[in-house]
Amino acid sequence: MAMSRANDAVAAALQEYAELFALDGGDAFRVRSYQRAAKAIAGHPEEVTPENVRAVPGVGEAIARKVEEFLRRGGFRQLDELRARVPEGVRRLVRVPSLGPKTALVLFHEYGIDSPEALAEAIRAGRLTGRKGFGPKTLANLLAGVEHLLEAGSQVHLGVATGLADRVAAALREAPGAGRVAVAGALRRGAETIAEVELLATAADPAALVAVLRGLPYLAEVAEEEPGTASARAADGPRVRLRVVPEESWGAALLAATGSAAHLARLRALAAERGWTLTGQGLYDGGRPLAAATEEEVYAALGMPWVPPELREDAGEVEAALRGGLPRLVTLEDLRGDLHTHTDLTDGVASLEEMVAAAARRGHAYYAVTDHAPDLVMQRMTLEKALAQRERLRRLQAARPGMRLLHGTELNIGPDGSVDWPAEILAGFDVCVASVHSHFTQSPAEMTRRLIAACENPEVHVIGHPTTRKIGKRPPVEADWDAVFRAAARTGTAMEIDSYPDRADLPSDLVRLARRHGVKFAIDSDAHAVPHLAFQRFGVGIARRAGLTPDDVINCWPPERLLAFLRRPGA
DNA sequence: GCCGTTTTCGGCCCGACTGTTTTCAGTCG
Repeated sequence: MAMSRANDAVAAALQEYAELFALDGGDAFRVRSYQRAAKAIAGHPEEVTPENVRAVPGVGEAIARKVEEFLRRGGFRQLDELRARVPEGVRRLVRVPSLGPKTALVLFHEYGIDSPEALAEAIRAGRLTGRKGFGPKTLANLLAGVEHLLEAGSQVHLGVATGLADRVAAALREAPGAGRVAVAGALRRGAETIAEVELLATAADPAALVAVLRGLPYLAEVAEEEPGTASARAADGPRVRLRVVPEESWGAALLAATGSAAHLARLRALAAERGWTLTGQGLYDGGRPLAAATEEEVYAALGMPWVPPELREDAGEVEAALRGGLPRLVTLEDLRGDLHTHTDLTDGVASLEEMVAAAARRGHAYYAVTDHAPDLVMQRMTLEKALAQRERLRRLQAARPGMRLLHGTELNIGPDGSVDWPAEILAGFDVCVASVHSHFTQSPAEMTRRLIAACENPEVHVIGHPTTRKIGKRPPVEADWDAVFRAAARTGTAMEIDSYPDRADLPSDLVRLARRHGVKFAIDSDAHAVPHLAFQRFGVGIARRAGLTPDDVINCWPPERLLAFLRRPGA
């Protein structure tokens, strides 16, 4: 499913406005209004227009007018005014964990601190020591938070990088004389965080492509380093690099631009054993070219089949390829369903009916609705609401014989590993996902016991987003993952690969570890809106990086096998 | 700023945790 770009841009502008409004001391309820509208527009399945935006829930007259102006000229007056009043670095301050708008306001207005860097300097220089509200522990936490933030640098998650790459690639394809355009680098390898979006192209006139980059409003510092090679910086983060190469060496160039450095080093060593050299131009025996036009030819000349980009990390894939033992990696088409999704009964933005219809359009054989459970109090879930939803789902099932609808829930794993409802209630759900949503800072020993206890609960089928990390916002929880995965394998509890791009959880290195323990996986969207159902592509990328096959993934299985795994064979 | 089975004003998702406070403000999910 294609993302509707206008919606994403409008939502980003409203979200920025909400943040700036809060940082300018604006009323908290109005801040929430802008945030709610941004979330609703981002999750709205239709492309927003001046005519239909007023119908989006949470959008009233005032926001509709702002959206209208934004669609006309890419901005609105009130946003321009706030941008002029609140420096960009102050907005970055609230990315520091535990630092919210109120604190940022004090830091900026009373101390002139206008960036995370300036905050670190002020703390180190003792300028905040003794200030009411800033005790020694608070200062130490803030300093650690800033350092964590700056370490992450301009890395962005897959969702942001993919959106940026798609937009730039589409623009390049429109250029006169453009030939091929492909995404390479870490993004092609499916990495969960991206520092640089690398694009490769062929063109009759390389300068025309560089000119396209210069014309894109969301790229800055466009520099042509040599003819046909350019780099730029995207407005909100990563660098963009474009390389225009000759058609005849496309394969060698794509291989070189995709990496990883370690994988390429292995290939070069293999070439060297034969007295050959491998470069971005081709594979050569002295001056004689052996292969260059396609990646397949280059790999074949080195004695192996084409290696999927997600495996190119020098983690054993070269040896496996040489002996013909590459795994049959899971693909998006192998997925037969989704086992973790939300609706507007809790924090989703689409109704049950809309989500089910969208799932059917994706061709799923089964689809689970797993709204939040009561212990996450702000969601205001009750057993009565869950049972009423189950009845609605059963009625929808009658009209959709081609897709099995599963009524599930996303439980909360409490500090001691217990979950929201007793066993007799849980037994009424077709699928129970259990996730950590609180108490993130337990000791590793406590967190390990907690996750193992959840695995040992016979009603729990899947551990949702196991590390609970949020890329760029919250570090993963600390646990003895070997012990957790042993428990998961022993109890037949699947680990989730949550595909939501800022989660990407489990990350691929932990998937690899879990698989060695014999754990099975669920690749879920964790969708909170119709467009989010497409996030599963990111989870598939993580699974492929870990070498997973369809047999490792419970939602690749036929319905009967899945239901047996869920211990609901009669469902 | 949005919204209406409280319907054009007066509410707005609720409670725990943290570090600081000596009774609470800010942040988070």
